[in-house]
Amino acid sequence: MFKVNGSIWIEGQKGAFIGFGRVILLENIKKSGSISEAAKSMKMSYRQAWELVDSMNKQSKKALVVRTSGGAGGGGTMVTEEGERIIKLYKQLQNKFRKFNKVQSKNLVF
Amino acid sequence: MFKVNGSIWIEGQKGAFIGFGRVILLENIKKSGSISEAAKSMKMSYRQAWELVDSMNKQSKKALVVRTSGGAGGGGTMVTEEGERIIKLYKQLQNKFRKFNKVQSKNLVF
DNA sequence: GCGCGTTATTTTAATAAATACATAACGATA
DNA sequence: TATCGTTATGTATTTATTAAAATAACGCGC
Repeated sequence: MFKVNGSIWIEGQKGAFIGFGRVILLENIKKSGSISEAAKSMKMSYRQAWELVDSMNKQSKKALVVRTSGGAGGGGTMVTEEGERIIKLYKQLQNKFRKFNKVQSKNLVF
Repeated sequence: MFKVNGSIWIEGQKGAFIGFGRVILLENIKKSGSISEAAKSMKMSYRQAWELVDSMNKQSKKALVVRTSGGAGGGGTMVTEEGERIIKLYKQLQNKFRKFNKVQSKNLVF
């Protein structure tokens, strides 16, 4: 009947750094090579996608993505090695959190 | 530098049942004996407080609060034994979650 | 230099959420 | 029956969030 659920993220002094939505965005950027394409594919406004990317990049010592504007094809955005590492790191965290919630759900007494 | 944080709640088919804000509301109702007083003390509109209380009560088999309108003093709201049990239950859950986040924060590699 | 498609930025519009306001219902007490 | 302060509920207003639109900047290739 009842179950435990929640959301989990990694934060720095400036607030949220990596969370569920941001990781999906990074993965879509990796797939498409473009912020605008990634935003479109997940029905997010370009503006919001750009702001999330900018927030992540500014907070991280090593950039998670590299962006180029202009040039052949207009430019694009690539996920760096560090970006890929962060994606994996968050997914591992999320998996542990899922297990935690599962255990806590079983322990609920109603 | 970076740390893991999150929010956790208990949900049923109709969505959220108990979360951080709802527990604080219950505690304030317990203190004051009134939804309107509790709402005022936490700068929440009466309407929202009432809706949260109503949502919790409707979802629980045993009522978390009993409300009386009219009568001496205009009426009021009392937290039941079940309500107190749910408050404790959530707080225990939250403590475990805090520990989880602390451990995960230490394991972060940046 | 011009066109192309993307990133970057500002401005405007639309939507959603929260709050405020108004009013009825309630029931013990005097 | 009139008063009181609370619960209960509908409606209007305001605020906050989100999305949309418009425009500039960029730099390669033709």
